[in-house]
Amino acid sequence: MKLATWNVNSLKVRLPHLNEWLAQTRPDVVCLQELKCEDAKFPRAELEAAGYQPACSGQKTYNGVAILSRGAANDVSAGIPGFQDEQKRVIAGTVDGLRVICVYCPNGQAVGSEKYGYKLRWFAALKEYVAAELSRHPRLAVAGDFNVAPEDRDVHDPKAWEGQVHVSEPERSAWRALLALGLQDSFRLFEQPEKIYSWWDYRMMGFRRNAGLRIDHVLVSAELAKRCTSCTVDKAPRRLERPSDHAPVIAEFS
DNA sequence: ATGGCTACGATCCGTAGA
Repeated sequence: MKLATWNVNSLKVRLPHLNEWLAQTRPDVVCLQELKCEDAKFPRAELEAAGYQPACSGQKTYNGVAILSRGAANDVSAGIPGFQDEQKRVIAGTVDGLRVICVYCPNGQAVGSEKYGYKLRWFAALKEYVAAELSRHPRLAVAGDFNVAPEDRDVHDPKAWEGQVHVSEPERSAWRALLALGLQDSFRLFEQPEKIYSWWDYRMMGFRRNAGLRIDHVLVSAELAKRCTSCTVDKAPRRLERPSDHAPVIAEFS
């Protein structure tokens, strides 16, 4: 069973890449972020033709998340209950007994900014939500763009990034608070090569220089971690013409 | 040198991403 997450940075622009990648990779469940597409314009028919049932929570211009699965997801829920938010960043669903929470965590813009404050409040709300979901669903995954590089080894140039948004201590502390609920970073369950990232800046030939960050993650509950057999970043779509700045992350389960 | 792309919705530049 393959579970993937991919920030596509515009579903409309990336639909050809997504279709090709789905056909080649054949994941069972896909969490998508940054659709930048309202639900009325979601390419439902095209994805159904590719063999996937979508559940989406989109908006115009910004944000937007979806879960694609072979069979329709059950108990679909959008947003974080009790956390008022105009921004469509969360969708959850149950697929074959697996609870999947797809997240597009806030960017935060700059440490100390209003958006940074929002990011930290958002993470606090996510933690409460995930805690509640975990108590109901022992087999749970939280997958998406977390906009946090958990450790310095997840950063191409830790010195240049020191204290910046995505790596600041309060953000990493929010990340660790999620893990403390009983989740594990599936990527770190396995021995990994060095300098593996999931996002590269469009500018300055970031991808060519492998100047990236590992900010897209698949977190798994203890019970799911036991079944996890691999977690990898698929760099292939990042090499295509007009790519998303993020690459998909794929976790496999027995 | 604080920029450098890309996407979007608005126009022919501003906002946002990370």
